[in-house]
Amino acid sequence: MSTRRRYWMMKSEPDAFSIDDLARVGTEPWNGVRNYQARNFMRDGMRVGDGVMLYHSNCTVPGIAGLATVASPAYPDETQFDPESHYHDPKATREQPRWFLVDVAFERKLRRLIPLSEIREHSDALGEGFALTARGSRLSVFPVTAAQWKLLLSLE
DNA sequence: GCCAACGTTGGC
DNA sequence: GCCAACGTTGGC
Repeated sequence: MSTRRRYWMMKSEPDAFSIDDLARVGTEPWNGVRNYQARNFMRDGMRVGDGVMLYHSNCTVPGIAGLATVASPAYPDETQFDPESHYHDPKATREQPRWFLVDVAFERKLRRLIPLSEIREHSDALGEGFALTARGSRLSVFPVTAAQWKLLLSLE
């Protein structure tokens, strides 16, 4: 298996949790992901030190807001066990957790937000499979290739 | 607020 | 295993 650093995009609604929130707390357990594909990327694909782009979704100007790093191996999302939590999953047990997460550590804010509208201008270079601009895709956690990472950062 | 696209659930 | 109904996402 390759030991090279991998790259990821993670979406968040800034009203709920923004890059400024991450800057304030430093490290955050990325809880609340309830999509199997996104879970699998966190559980099976991520490793400590991987690069993360934080994307602000469902807001006035959606786009990439900052950089972070994967700060822990995957472990069960505690909120699935909490009946009081919005993310409670009655089918999950401690013996058989259903949802996993990683800790995400703040790295830096981008000098400016890279708007989705601008990212779309590079759809050809980013490729059809790129989940951010793929038609109909709503994945909130997905891989970014080294080439995509470089291209996106060059827009900063 | 609208609505298209998608994922999940549950009856059959 | 099908698929309609439902809930959610997220751009606009």
